[in-house]
Amino acid sequence: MSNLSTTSDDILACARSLIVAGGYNGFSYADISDVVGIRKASIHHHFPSKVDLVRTLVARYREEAEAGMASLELQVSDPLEQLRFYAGYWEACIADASAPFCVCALLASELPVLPEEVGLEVRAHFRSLSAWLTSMLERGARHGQLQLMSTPRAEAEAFMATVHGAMLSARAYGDPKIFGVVTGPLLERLRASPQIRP
Amino acid sequence: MSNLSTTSDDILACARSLIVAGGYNGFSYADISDVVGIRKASIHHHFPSKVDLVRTLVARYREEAEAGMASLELQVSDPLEQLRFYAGYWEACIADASAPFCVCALLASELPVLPEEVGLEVRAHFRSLSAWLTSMLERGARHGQLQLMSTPRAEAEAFMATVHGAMLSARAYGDPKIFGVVTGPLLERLRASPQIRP
DNA sequence: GACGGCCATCCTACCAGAAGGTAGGGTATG
DNA sequence: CATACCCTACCTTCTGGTAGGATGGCCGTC
Repeated sequence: MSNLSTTSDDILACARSLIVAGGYNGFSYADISDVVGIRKASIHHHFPSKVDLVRTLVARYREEAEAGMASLELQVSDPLEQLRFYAGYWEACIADASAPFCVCALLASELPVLPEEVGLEVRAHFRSLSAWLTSMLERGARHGQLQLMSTPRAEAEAFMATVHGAMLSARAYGDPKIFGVVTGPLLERLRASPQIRP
Repeated sequence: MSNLSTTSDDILACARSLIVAGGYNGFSYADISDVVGIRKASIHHHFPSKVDLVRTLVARYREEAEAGMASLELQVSDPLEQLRFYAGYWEACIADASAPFCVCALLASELPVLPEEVGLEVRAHFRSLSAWLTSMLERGARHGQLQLMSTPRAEAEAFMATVHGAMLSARAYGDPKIFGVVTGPLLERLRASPQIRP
């Protein structure tokens, strides 16, 4: 009860995994219909157009991500530990192939051909993720737990870029381990070494 | 003369820019037909199937990349300078929007839905780029020009991932400058600081 | 409790256009 | 004449999307 029709959730979940595999133009209503076990036309009842479907999908994805960041903030106080958790989350997703790519990272690569409404959501995710990472790094640097080599903002952008690139490499090599190979040293480098200066 | 039919080159060039914009499923023969000013059917004369087209496109891209690495090797001896040049090349491409993404990086993101023959070429590019970067970093470290924090291989993978991620961020933000913001410190970090050890 | 209306869900059937691709013919250039 | 190139015309399948009907649960009213 109370969960309004699990069908639309099924559709969203299915579409998400299809997008993660092949992007916006890499799937069709027919594909979803096959997996979910519902007729093509019935999908239109839940999501009148493909744009509607993907827009709400990305919007929900963003909500989840935002919620994840917030809860992480509550559970773990150490900034480095939070970054480790974030990287570890993706490492696990990639390893078990459950969701081996960030939906927004994948869609961002096709931004020029994306419907505008979807593009806006995707860009918003990048901004919010970047802002979170920036605040994390800023705090860690201020408290002396992290050592930054440039501004928190620049370091956050570099961190995000490296994580996204690591997803791509893991996919290209067909080897989940490469994600850890790339992100491991990334985190290690941020860890403040025992102070040497006076 | 001697350049066998510029038409097929036009088709390849057009397809390349279309792929860079939206990936394998983001363009059609009709799109090429519009731009090149040739009928759809005529494209099939040069490239019987879409797979043929994209496979040769990626193969040619790889040749160019390989040639670029080789000529860079001849022109510039300093490893750091070579990496700088490589990053600078992409920074320029992104800035003038002439080719704001690596064809193989974009296609790699859709690997699961790519025709196998295309996927093989894409993976091969990743391996060759990684190998080149590895040799570059290994040499730089051996000669004391670069400081690595992990193995040359791991550092090369991290470098490649960061560059690809930086392309993605530049696209997501719609801001070419972000590429330099990410790759600048990356190169800076590799530069060996004036030796302190005895 | 029975009744009729309302609405959500899902269906079959259909559509127009775009997809990749084929058949076969014209021209011209070696 | 053979071949390379490009054309018109056509085909099949897939695409996102629509129209309209069947089912069934839930509502207030009698």
